Amino acid sequence: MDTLQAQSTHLPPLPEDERILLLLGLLTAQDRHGYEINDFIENQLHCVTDLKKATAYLLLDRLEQHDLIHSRIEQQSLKPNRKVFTLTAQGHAHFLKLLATQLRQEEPLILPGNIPVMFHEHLTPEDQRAALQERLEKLEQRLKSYEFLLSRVSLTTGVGLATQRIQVLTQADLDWTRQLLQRLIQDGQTA
Amino acid sequence: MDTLQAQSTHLPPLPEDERILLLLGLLTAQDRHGYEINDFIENQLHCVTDLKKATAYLLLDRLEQHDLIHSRIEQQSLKPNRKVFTLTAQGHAHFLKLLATQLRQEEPLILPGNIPVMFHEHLTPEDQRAALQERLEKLEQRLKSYEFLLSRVSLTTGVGLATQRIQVLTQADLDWTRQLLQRLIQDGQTA
DNA sequence: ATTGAAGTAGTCAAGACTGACTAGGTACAA
DNA sequence: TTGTACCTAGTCAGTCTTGACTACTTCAAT
Repeated sequence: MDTLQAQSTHLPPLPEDERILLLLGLLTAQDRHGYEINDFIENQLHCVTDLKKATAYLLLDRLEQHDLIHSRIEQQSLKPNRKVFTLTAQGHAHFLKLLATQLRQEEPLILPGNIPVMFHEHLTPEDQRAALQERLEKLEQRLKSYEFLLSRVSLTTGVGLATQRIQVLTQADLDWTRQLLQRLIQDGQTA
Repeated sequence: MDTLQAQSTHLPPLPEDERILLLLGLLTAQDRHGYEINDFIENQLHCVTDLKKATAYLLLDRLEQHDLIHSRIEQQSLKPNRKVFTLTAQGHAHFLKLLATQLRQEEPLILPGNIPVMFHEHLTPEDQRAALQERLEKLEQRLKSYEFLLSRVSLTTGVGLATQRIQVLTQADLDWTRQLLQRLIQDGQTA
């Protein structure tokens, strides 16, 4: 076996991940160097993805090994060298393919904070209310931060759209939480 | 160094995870054996958590090493032996502590499917609409499955409550998606 | 008889992910 | 001149997670 594989060297497989789509996507608009990519993710996309620097570098290497992107070193006077990545034709094709399949997918929502909700009755009514109240306040705060973010990006931008989706779902979460808290308070008064 | 650690043997650290809370929580109601725990997670909690069998066994071992739970073998005639887990006093205390802290936390929502949304404009308007339409249908289907689930559990149960939270957020997602699709269709007609 | 599902317990290699670190430069303020 | 912040590129050990597998038993169906 293993007689005549298309590739003689075994490349580490490329995950069909959203993260791959992201990296490829960032390179469709323009060439970018590694630092720039990571900087952009940290500063503009922190609420859309949680991809970290080390992972990004790893994935970029992988992408290059698969010829989906290509890199060149760019010398600068007075500044460290940059490694600039460019999307190849293959890479662009792959991007489009991933995009089409992933846009039509729908994944189940696994919500953080659902497990503690499930067991909330193990606390005293007092503690339940206090904890939920605090959660609510944090949610409100986060929502405000989204509103601020959205006030300074166009909704027709990709990033704006994605952020707005998060905002909408977070708002729904807030409403739900508020309702639950209300119910707990009423139960407390009735009892 | 390492002269007089409280524990002479270095236990693998216990993550302060929601998963830990879950396992502990499942044992507060009653003792359960491993298979039962995994069965329950797979069949009743698949929309609340994605904890898998291998991970559960690993975590149960960890929990026991930390004396938060305790196990005994239960012989049965005609059936394989069971390993039954019991919450220890320490375990119960830890459960309560985790529950209180996690119930008041709030984590940012990282939504699956947001990356492709971000880049949707790279597809032709036609493909965008087709893909979103399909996503919408899948969302509707999932929502129906939640409604079915909820029609047969009490909302005052922990599981019911958690499931309902998911339902509400999924509904919000569906509404958002429908609106986006609507907008795309309108843009198509105007153009 | 044989097949297959469900009950019961795990294990393990392989991969994904990241915190924390290294290594160097510039530029500006104190 | 010292410190701090930003620019630039990584790496790696260690942890987390899981798909796929092993083993054995009962029970119902074919």
